[in-house]
Amino acid sequence: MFIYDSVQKTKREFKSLQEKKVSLYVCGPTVYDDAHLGHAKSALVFDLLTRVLTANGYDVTYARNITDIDDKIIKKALEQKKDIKEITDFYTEAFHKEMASIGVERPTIEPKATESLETMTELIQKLIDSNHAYATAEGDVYFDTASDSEYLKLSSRVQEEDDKVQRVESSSLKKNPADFALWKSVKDNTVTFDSPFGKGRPGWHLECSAMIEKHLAKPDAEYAVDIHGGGADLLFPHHENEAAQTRCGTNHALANYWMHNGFVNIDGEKMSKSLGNSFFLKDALKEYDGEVLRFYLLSTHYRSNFNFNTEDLATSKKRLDKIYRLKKRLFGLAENCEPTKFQEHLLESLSDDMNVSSGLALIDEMISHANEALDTAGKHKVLKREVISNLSYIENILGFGVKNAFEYFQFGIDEDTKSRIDDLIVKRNEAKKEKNFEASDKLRDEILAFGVSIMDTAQGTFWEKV
RNA sequence: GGUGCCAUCGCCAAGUGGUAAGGCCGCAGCCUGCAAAGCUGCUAUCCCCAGUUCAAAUCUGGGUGGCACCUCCA
Repeated sequence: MFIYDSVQKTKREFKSLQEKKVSLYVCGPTVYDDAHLGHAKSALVFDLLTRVLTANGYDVTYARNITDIDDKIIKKALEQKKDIKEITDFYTEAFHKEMASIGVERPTIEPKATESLETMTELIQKLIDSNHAYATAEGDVYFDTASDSEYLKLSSRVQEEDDKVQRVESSSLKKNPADFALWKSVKDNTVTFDSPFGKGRPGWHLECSAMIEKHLAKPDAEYAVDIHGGGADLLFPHHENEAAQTRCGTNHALANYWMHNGFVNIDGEKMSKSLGNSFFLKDALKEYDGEVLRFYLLSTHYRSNFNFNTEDLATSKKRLDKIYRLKKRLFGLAENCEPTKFQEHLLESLSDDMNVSSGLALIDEMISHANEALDTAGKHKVLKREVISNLSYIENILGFGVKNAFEYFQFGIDEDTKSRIDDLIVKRNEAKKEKNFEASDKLRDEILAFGVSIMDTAQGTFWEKV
């Protein structure tokens, strides 16, 4: 298996720290608002990584945090006059629900910041004791970036000259402008936590380092985790700072491999609150089947920036439709458990830094071959079972085609409409039987008016939402 | 300004030295009462210039054009 390491900027063969075991940590959401397509992309990428690692025989421990301490959460709580926990619980639950609808499985561990305060303060204390952090007169604790010779190496950055100028202007008590907060003193009565350094709140970067130590790190290993992942924007400063904290506060480096997924843009523009073009997952799910979104968001390489637009989404749907149509053709048959060459090749593609694109090419070719064979040798049982086994493999490793094929094609059509369509199909078939094609074509037009297409097959007449 | 990434058929998109995967769209055909679905066939020399090499989309240099990060952000 190969993974592109975004810190070393090269594709590396994956070797786990422990035999056949992988620890994976991914930066999760700050639960103060609805998840947008970018959250979905990141969750999907690492969901797929977990599946591919598992298919390669690894036992994966996947941790993704929930950041439930944050200024933005507090701000929202004050605005809405609600309790912090009410806000975080609401968005955490929404996150889980929406992720489930695009086929993202729950991580092995989902640590919350509020449940890891002790680990965080312990880590701060270690950093203070080893002279990598200092407390100011105001009660804040900062990481001393000058004390870490490795600082900025992770993100290949150079210390900027004007940083030193800013120091004069800054009213902060930081020794160095690059120093970042580990603990922020809070004087008011909003939300504070007790610590040996006084009342306050932990710094954002600290959270991840602490969670990794608590849940994943093996004391004697060279690295705390095998793989650390997150969005491309997290490399600096978040991951840089995380790495510094762990490096200086423990006896190991943070991660052996770093993976960063590319960004989701909307119609060529960056998605952001200020531009007002955030695309929330919950809104997308009203219009599109979750699996179509999954297919679309995963169809491009995870490292590339992704340009979301409805035309390409429609193309992805057509591609996913083909999987489901084949599934319909084989409805009700059992699978053969023998692994096929196709499955071997698919895993090979996905194991090469998750090359989904070439995997999809294999899938499309497999579908074509299967349809061709079914057209010419429809009663070939061994072949059918092999194809079903292939489809089942795709379901497991990519999460494509997991639904009932008939229900998939009926997304967004209510029960009443369904029965009306079915009635019309019965009437149309009667007309066809009597060779009254004028009547049958008229009935077909009525059916098409519901926004569906119909197809006559050997198994009967089926309809699909267009 | 600093750092880094990218540029492949109308559109989406693989491919990092050996002579351009796949999908969508389009065209032709098979199938069909007609359709739809399915199948078959057809469609690019890889932004520009120069260089390295027996051989380059793939390496090097220079241009042009996009984009990202440097601030909370997946």
